[in-house]
Amino acid sequence: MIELGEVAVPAATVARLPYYLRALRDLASRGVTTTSSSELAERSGVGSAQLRKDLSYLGSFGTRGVGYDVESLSAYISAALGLESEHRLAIVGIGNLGHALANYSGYAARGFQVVALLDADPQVVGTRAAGIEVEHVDGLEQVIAAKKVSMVVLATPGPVAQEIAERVVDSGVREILSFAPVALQLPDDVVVRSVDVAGELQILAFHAAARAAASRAESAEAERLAASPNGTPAR
Amino acid sequence: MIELGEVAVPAATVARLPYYLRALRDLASRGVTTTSSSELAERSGVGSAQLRKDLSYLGSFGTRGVGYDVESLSAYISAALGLESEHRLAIVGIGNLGHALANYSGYAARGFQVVALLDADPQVVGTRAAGIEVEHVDGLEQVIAAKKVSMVVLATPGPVAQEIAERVVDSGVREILSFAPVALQLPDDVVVRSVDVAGELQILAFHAAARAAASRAESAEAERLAASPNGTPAR
DNA sequence: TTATGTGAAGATCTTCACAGCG
DNA sequence: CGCTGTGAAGATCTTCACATAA
Repeated sequence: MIELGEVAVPAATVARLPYYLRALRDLASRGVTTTSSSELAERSGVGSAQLRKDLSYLGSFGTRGVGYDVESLSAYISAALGLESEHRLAIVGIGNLGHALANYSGYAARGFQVVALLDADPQVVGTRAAGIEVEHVDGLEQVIAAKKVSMVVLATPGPVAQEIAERVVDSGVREILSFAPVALQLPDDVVVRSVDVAGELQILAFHAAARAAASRAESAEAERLAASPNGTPAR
Repeated sequence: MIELGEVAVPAATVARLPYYLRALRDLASRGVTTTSSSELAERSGVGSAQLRKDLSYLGSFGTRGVGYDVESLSAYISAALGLESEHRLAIVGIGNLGHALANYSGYAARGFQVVALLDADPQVVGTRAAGIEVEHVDGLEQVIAAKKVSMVVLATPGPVAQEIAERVVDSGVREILSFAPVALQLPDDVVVRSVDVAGELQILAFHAAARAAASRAESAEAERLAASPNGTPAR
């Protein structure tokens, strides 16, 4: 539950708002001006009751019997997500991933701007990516202050992530997106979102294993039935 | 709830197993042989009761009064996650992100192997990344069959992701990791994990906005109190 | 009549607190 | 005595189903 002004929004709802926004922008770009909870839900990959319930935490935006105005709902969700303010990002760790993140064009979709790149490797410091010169991570605190960085993206190796994160937090940043494969230990008021590619693959592997186990069980069952045709009669 | 053999494991538990495994491997690499639920939980970023409950879905691995053997618990979780089987990945979309994913070394940590790279851009087809030649996505079905691909990583632009995903599924793949910013519409038996960097940043932005609203409210409150010192007495 | 907005029911997940075992 | 394993309580999230409003 996250308090936003007067209202409290469930964390699960907040996590879905980006989906809705994405679907709305997509509809808008196709010239669609009105949509329904079921259409928008389908395009967002959730149920329609879920969508309506989620929106109800933010207010009341639709017209009964009609649906939602794409433009105004989109604007409202953008505002709720705080995309009207400018968010200034620094990316720390300009390896393969950091480089890709620097060049990622998805930020541009309003609200986010990459203003600094930092790395510890002298070979990388001084090179440019996405038009920005990479600075040495030793100057992290100064860079955060000078460039008014408000969010940090961590793309460092695991072992140094904790130390960098602490310095980031000491510099006043309270929102961190981490790609490092470690659980960062930080004060409670710091919000950390963590993306773990290896972990996602492992979750898929679990499902694959479950599927394999299920199909083994099924063929064993089929064999059992074939061996004793009077086992459990089909219903 | 996901059935694995005889037991059912909650989806939320499955999503945390990678954290535990990561923490266990980290402990093992430091030569630690025994750990406790509280130590392991802290290193995984969860509560100790949560950790014990999660493990209880898989079986009983600890020794009361002592703790867990790092090596054997690690082996068991690896097995549960299906990391003993080889998982053969194809990455589709070799732009910035796809390139970084191809060079990512985190797979190596056993179980995953990148066996194919595909792209639609003739400029990219034929180049090499991570020692693998990029093939044209037109041959997707043949590549999946020939290289026995069992999982696909989608790093294509949004608009083509749905079409590629359908072809992937038609080729028999049932596990997909998508970085494309769209909700894929696929049969229920296909497992899709989706990573959305822009969405994660938006969630952070929401928290930043909530923080800003809270501090505005607080200073308004302070002002109110200063104006009428006999408002609500402090407790 | 149609599609939203929402109490209430149901499902799932987390935390507690302690029994049980080494 | 210490730490695991787990029922049960509590919190959160999702789904249902319908009153409500255009």
